[in-house]
Amino acid sequence: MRKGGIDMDVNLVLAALAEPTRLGAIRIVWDGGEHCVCELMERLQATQSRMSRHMGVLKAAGLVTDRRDAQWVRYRRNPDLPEELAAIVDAAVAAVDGRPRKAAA
Amino acid sequence: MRKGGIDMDVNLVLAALAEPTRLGAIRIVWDGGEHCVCELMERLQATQSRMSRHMGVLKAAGLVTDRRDAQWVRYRRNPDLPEELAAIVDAAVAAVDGRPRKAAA
DNA sequence: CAAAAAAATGCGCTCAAGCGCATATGCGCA
DNA sequence: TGCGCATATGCGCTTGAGCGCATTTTTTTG
Repeated sequence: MRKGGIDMDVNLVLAALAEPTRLGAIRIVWDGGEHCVCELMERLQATQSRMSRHMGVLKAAGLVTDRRDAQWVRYRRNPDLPEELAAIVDAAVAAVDGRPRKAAA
Repeated sequence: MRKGGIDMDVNLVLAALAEPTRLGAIRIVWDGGEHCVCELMERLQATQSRMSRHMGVLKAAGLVTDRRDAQWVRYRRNPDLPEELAAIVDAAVAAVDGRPRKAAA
């Protein structure tokens, strides 16, 4: 029961986050601003097709939206992402991003 | 840099959670109590070897600990799981578990 | 219209995740 | 010691994720 419900979304989100480059993209995009693929490529050291596909996965999971702007496509955090799902992303971002303690120590 | 640091752990955790049966096991185990494989098998409709391996993945990710008790192996939530990682699990569990709204409506 | 920049996509490859089946291992009990 | 229950693991298979490469699509500018 409820095969196409919330469970699916949670799994989609978790699977989307469970890849280093995608999580990196989410970290960048999670500032609320818009970022083109070219920027993400460069900052994450990924090739064009690779980055494009990864963003496709994030979009399919509902985590980001895209907007065409001239020759660029601007990605940004999906503002309509349900709270409970956003909470997962927030926690993941906070975990990797929130504290260099272990390394800094 | 920091290849074996927090990043790795976060990815391990996310990958571990990104599988329905494993997430189901986490939900059960997240009550703090101990649960044998046989119980998890039955409640999650999984075969023995399948469940055993899934628990192995969760253990490798640091999410659970196991304890031998007679012929059983009791799994439970790892109490030493770092806060930031526990927060990810909490968010995931809450997302799937916390509200039957869509289905109940 | 031609050319160039940015992004998406078709194609084929590789590799690992997940599975079932069978077997091994650990443990209690007769 | 031998049997039975609970769990782990070796093995081989299938499937899908992720990748690079080349090509196409979209849009701007000369």
